[in-house]
Amino acid sequence: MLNKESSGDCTVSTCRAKNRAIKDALDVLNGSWKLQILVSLSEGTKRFKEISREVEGISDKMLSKELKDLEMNQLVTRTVRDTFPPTVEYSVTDHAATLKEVMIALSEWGILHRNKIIGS
Amino acid sequence: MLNKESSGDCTVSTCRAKNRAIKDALDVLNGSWKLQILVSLSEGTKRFKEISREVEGISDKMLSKELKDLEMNQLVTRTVRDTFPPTVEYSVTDHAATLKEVMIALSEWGILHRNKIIGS
DNA sequence: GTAATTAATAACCGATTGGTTAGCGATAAC
DNA sequence: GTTATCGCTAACCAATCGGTTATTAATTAC
Repeated sequence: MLNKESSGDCTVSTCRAKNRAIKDALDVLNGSWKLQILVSLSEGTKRFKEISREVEGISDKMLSKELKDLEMNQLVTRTVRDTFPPTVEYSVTDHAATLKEVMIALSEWGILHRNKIIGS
Repeated sequence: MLNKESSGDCTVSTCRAKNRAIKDALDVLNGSWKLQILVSLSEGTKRFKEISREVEGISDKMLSKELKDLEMNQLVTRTVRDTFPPTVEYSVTDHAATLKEVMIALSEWGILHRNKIIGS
């Protein structure tokens, strides 16, 4: 071990591994919508329109696509109810619950960064 | 307060705030490269080519653009040394250090997710 | 009869992401 | 002389991101 660690507790080899893991995570969570959708759903089961109302700015097309992606990655489940105006319910899976730390870290940093830069 | 909280410790109002903060963070960290670059630089000051070698798959064009973005957001500093083959050094700022928790959370989840899904 | 509702999908568009190739300068190695 | 080096930049291209509008079905409200 060298003294490199003092500058950021990241050695050459651990950096590589970290980067691989971060890439894996980002490949699944890419775009600005997925985490927002998951936060919204972490509140409880919701219908398509409810999510679209809560996640400000998202279009139906994107919401539909993102939900499909999330379903494929086993982060969300979809339940269709056989009613007249169609009813489709979405919920987070247990696996999505493991994203809690990521969400907390990101939202805390978002606030920090806004104070530092955006809200100059 | 309602019993909503039991299902995911996220109320309607806290969800909105969380989503705003997450959006702020993602607007700055978007794409699959920025966090990887920051992890690489967290090891210490590096030159352009060193980063490009460490962040697997990134092209010069993208690295150049991403570094510019990071500099604009005060996450990275750029130092030009006046030599013949040009020497440009990049370092993380103190502000970038506050991303530590985000990086840890994301890399841990990346590993978890790979075990769960990708590495079936 | 007309309009609104829900969860999409299709068609079309522009913007962004990201890759590839080529080029610049001055020097050093072959 | 030729080639390689470094940190970009420009030109060109494809794929993706993301928005808008229109359409579908069966039923309710006006």
